[in-house]
Amino acid sequence: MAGGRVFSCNNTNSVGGSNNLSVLLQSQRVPSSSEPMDPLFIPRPGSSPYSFFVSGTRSMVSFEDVHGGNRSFFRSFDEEENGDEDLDEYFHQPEKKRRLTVDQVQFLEKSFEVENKLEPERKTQLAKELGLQPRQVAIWFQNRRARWKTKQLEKDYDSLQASFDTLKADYGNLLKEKDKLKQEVLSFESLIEFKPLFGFCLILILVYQVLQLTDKLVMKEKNNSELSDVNTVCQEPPQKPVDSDSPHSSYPFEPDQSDTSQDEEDNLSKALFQPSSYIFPKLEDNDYSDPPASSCSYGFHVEDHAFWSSAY
DNA sequence: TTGTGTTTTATTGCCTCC
DNA sequence: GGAGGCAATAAAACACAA
Repeated sequence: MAGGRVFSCNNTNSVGGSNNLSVLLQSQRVPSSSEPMDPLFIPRPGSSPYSFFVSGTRSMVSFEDVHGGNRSFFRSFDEEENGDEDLDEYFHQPEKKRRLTVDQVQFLEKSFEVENKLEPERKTQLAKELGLQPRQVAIWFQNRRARWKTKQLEKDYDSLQASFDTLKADYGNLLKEKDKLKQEVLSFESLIEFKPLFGFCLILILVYQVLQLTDKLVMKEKNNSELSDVNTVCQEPPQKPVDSDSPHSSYPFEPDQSDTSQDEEDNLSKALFQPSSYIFPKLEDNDYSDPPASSCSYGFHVEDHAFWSSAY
């Protein structure tokens, strides 16, 4: 014990103690061997006011056999021997701490469950009921609060540890999900990088198609102009063949009624007026000098435009 | 029996509140 | 300034393995 030695008496069944001294001097701070001894029963200033608790013929006894047995909280001071030898032995005995009995501890525990703080009245009442000094009750509650706090800290720590583990697991899962999403983004990005190439190929195909169609168109125009030249040279229109039943009535100036040529023309005109055909319309030389007749002419002559519109 | 670790009782010093 | 609470600590009491 810090600051001095404590002498105390042993009672009937104290754990390692003798039974020859039952004066109820629960604990008393006494001076060290180098200090002069205080007068008997006069507590030192600053020491517990309950260090000596002797009231009349009845003194407090609270240090019965911890493991059970016949206990009584109160013993008569007069019942015990109290000779000078005993007192002398008492003051030279080393300190003997006494544990509270099971009953006392249970009682205190129940009281602690109700309220873990002690009001003075309650403390006195408990001390009376248990046969303890009020100071002992106060110390017991104080130590009990300290134990409760320690347990509470352990519980809080366990709870925080569990929360930490949960959060850690969640964090790991989120990291995995993030990596997965990142991979998806990368694959999409590679797809996007491929898109211009795809568009370029598409353009090539369209250009090829447009060139084919415009070639056919130029050929057609050429044929038409040659025919008109022939007509101006030969004033008379050519006569129709007599045999109109002939399957191949080769009337050279009549428009070709064959399905294939007409279909080709239709397809050609349609294709050229489709948006994809606006990309590279084939222009004649003078088209580069003359501005388009309208914004919708797409580089064709107006008559050409009319032609294609009628063809539609 | 003994050494060692844990629990319990008690003290001390400091702080806060009234 | 006194009462009471709390943290730190001492030390007895106790439990238990070797």
